[in-house]
Amino acid sequence: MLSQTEENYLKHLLHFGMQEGNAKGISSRQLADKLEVKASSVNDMLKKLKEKNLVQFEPYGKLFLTTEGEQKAVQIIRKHRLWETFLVNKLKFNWADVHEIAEQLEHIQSAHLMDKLDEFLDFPTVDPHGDPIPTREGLFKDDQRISLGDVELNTLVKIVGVKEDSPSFLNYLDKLKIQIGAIIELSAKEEFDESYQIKHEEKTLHVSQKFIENLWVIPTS
Amino acid sequence: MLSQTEENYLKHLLHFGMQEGNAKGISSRQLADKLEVKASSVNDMLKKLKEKNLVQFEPYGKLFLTTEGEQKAVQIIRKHRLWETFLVNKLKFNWADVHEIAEQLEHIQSAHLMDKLDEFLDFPTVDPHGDPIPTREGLFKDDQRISLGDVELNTLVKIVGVKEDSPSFLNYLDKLKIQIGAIIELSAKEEFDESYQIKHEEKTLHVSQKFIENLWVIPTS
DNA sequence: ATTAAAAGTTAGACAAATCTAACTTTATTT
DNA sequence: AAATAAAGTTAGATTTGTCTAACTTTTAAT
Repeated sequence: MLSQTEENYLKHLLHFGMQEGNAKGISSRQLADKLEVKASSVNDMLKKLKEKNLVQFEPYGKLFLTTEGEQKAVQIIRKHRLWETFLVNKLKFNWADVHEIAEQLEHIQSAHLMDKLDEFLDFPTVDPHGDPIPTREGLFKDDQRISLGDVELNTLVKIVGVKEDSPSFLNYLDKLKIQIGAIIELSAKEEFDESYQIKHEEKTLHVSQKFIENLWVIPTS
Repeated sequence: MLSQTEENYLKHLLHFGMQEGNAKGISSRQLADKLEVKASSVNDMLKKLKEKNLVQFEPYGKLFLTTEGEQKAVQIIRKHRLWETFLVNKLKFNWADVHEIAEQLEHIQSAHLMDKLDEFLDFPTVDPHGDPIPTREGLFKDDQRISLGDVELNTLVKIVGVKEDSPSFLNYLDKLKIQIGAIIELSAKEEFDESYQIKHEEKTLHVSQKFIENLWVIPTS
């Protein structure tokens, strides 16, 4: 059985797209920053995870999750997202407030519990932030989301998720009354300050590049 | 903030009735047995908890929870019982299967979560095993349960809980179709083997002394 | 191509929770 | 009351995950 710390390393590696065979690889430096530990700690842990055949790497080399490491990581993500869904849909938590608690709940060890919870939630496919929930078998439904940052001007899109789930971003969205499911149009870019103009329910808003990059959307026909 | 280990020590101390001023005191030996660690480990931890003003004791002396230690312990019990209630009432777990998972869930740190869960469960006062759930403020409703072992023969009683919650006992009860809420009568004692005869829905059963001692009941008028 | 900066590694130290083994104190027998 | 057993304590070791500080390798800049 893995410790919570080991699980967190695996989860972050998956989050950074470190699956086997993936060209882009994250540096252990970035991992250290993300986990808020020193590089030496990361190095120690990576050796341990390599020993357990969950991570693959050579000194000074690239870093990958093994298939086994990826499977473990996916199950942690699954637990995290199911718990977030529970907190929002059933306990009526605000979507900005669930992340921290889910970080704890994702380490509860009981596959049976997650199956029961999945059923109780009626087998959700996405969490409250629009992120896909992998199946029991570790499969993600294929994903047609694109970033609003990659959409051409004057396209109607539906918001299906957020890339970042920090409270500062989510509370900002709440303030703007922009929810998942909203139909918006990216209507103009202001050269002056790199800001964007979006239309939402008759209103026009001005938001930053960072803002639009962090919205997942799908084009509407 | 307390570690899970520290929380477990406090919980067990409360479970053994180690509140301040309580005459009967548990030995650190028994605590070690219960926690399945060595006596020296208990000793180390007790020193640490004393340092934090959660436990009170002198070398070779009696052992008590301080008021602060008791409060912490009660909150852990509250979390444990609310989670058990959730697992049984909402996720439809068997009452014999929830203890282990609740042992993990009781360490999740979020008072807000427990308030939300309490509300979601409609403010239950007892858990699936009939044990009282303390309030947010740490108070137990007063408790009129007595052990079936202390009831006189030929008394009608209602089963309101189980003293022990081991799967072996709970599954046995399931097999006998005896549930919480059942009305039974302790009808005779067999001198031959110290067994007892109980009547339940027209049927007569023979059970051990240990069995009846582990049922909480209240007499029916 | 050197040099400087950044990234990665190693060795040695620390805190938490445990252990073993030796010891002391208290309780129980005879 | 002395001997024995049980309970409790202490010291020193171990494991996990972290750290600092020194070092090596790789990458980037001039």
